[in-house]
Amino acid sequence: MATEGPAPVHAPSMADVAALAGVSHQTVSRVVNEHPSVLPDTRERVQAAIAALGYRRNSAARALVTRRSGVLGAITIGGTHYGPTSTLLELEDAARAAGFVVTVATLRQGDEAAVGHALERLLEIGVEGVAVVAPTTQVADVLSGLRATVPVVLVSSYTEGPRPEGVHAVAVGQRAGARLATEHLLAHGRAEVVHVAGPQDWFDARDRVAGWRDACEAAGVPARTPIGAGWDAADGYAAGRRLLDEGLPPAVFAANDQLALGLLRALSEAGVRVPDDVAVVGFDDEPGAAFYSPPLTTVRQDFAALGRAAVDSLTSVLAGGDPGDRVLTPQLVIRASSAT
Amino acid sequence: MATEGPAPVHAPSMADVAALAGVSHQTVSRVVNEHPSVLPDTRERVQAAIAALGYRRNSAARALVTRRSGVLGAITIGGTHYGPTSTLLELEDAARAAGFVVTVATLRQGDEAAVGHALERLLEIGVEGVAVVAPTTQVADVLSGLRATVPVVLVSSYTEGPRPEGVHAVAVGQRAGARLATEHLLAHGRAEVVHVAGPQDWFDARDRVAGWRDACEAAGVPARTPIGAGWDAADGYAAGRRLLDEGLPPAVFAANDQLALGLLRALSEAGVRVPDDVAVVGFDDEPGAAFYSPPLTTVRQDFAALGRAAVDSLTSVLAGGDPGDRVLTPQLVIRASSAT
DNA sequence: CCATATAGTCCTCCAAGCCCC
DNA sequence: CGGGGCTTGGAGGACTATATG
Repeated sequence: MATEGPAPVHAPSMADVAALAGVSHQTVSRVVNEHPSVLPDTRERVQAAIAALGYRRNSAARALVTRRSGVLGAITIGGTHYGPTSTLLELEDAARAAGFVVTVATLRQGDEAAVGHALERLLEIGVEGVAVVAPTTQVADVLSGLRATVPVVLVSSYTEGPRPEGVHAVAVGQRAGARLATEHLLAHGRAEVVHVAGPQDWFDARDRVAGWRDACEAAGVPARTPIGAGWDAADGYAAGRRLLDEGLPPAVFAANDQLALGLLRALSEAGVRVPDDVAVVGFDDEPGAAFYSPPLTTVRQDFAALGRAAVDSLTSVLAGGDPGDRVLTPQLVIRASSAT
Repeated sequence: MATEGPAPVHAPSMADVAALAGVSHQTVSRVVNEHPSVLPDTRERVQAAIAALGYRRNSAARALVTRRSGVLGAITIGGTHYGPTSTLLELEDAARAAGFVVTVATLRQGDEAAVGHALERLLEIGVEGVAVVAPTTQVADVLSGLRATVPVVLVSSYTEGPRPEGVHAVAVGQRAGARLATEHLLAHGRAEVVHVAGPQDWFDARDRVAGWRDACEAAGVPARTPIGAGWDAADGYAAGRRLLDEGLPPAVFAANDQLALGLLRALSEAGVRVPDDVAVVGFDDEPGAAFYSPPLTTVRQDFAALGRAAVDSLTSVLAGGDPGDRVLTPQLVIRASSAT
């Protein structure tokens, strides 16, 4: 009981500000919300009181009455995959521009069934919309079962199966990107392109397979069964070892840059020259890709635009519209690994 | 006015559940909050009503009355730096385990003064604590000026200058890690170690310089002025070009793996053999580091532990304790780039 | 035109009430 | 008739929206 100084006071409320400024709390509300009907003089007095007290509006009370939290949720797959990570960061940026903050819920990899819990967690804190940056089939399946009460956007290609009610999608065209990469290799005289695929429960990985196959078929070249397992450099390395055993193709299209990195390593260890003996193309254009040995030809995705598209989709549903799906165009970045 | 079907009803409230279950709203609250004093029979009836209505408690109302939001804020520097990104993901994981969700606010790089706005945004939505994963001096300076009303933890080394009131820090020992790397090189017969430094407004970069210098001084070898500019592979490449001009040292310690990657590229282009002519060590142990050419010796940080430590720090302040600062131990991972 | 009162948002805490032994 | 387990009603909490001076 013998505490020193004044008791720690609560954060100031509108009523406190109103008292200090000699107005009603309603007038304070007007000032805070930039309502026009306040005399300049009154406004200034109120603002002075706000500054003096260090008043900060209480978002809980505000959310309670407006039924709007100003929060968007993002569900993302754990791990440091370049794509999802970048998308998340850009999403946050776009959300801020639209007046929202973003609350994230990550999924431990391999635990995609936890999407349900993650979504529940987000809904419970009152998010107004959810972006799912965890583009696996399991996630989409779970989502189909859940009739969310808020708009949900899938940040990923989603070209197969029935779209769950009220779920939209935005994506960078994975299939188009893969076709771009494969066509590039074929156009430069490579008679065959082997594909090192990503995990087939990711939509992106599936679409990259599809795009590669499109290009092979269009060119009338054989499409050997893709090899691959995960997204990591170690998987790419293993794929490289296997290709060395089974016979090297003139060109390889790896489903992402990390796979390409591991592949390059395996080839280098075996004394295989890139691009002379084998041309290699990746996907993502990771920060380091231009400095691999050799610098990697790859497919760049505009994650900033993707993030903006996701937020646009959500806000437009919130505004009562139907955004439809949006597919962005990827871009081929040519470097030494595929030079002729 | 001619809408079809029933008007879209509001989300069910406790009162609705109570009415359906034939109890008072208070009893519903008890059930939801797992209070013991509810008859099993009543509890089940209430739970059935909750399920039937799809009731979800309103976090705004809850936060309003409990004065607890269950939200932690994270301020992180934009861009896809491996360290901050991983830390953020792990932080989220640890926060969930502690019963919190995490709301992120990213900073556009070079706009560190925006920490103030970011913090303001987070405080306005009522976060209970803030983790700052954007370890630059500017950020720390701004933080010093702001007397935040909630606990703040700096996820970074913070070895210089006065600690702002109420701001704690958790970090992986950058200085120790750098010393480890440098000592490793010196112990394997390299007579000099040049340092390619990161941006000196990052605490981590500064500490890595300090650790490198420690080791040089302890071994009595000259410590040439570090070169470097940013964190990116392009900066490492530029540093490599410069070293090629000025004369190659027997060993280089790069402040992160991306710098090392660019450096390796520059050396490779010039026909310099690693580790025969020059040994190289990086920092971070990025996912691809084991597959660089050659595989990179580097310093690994335990980001999961770091994330947990940050959350621990926050929750312990929230519980009225004083967590003090915590420094985790980094680990040297030896690969071919430094083999003798 | 500007400012004030009053009602309503959904929940948790507190004090009191009921019932049954 | 008193006490513990279960339940209830009412009072905020900080704000916005809708009348009302």
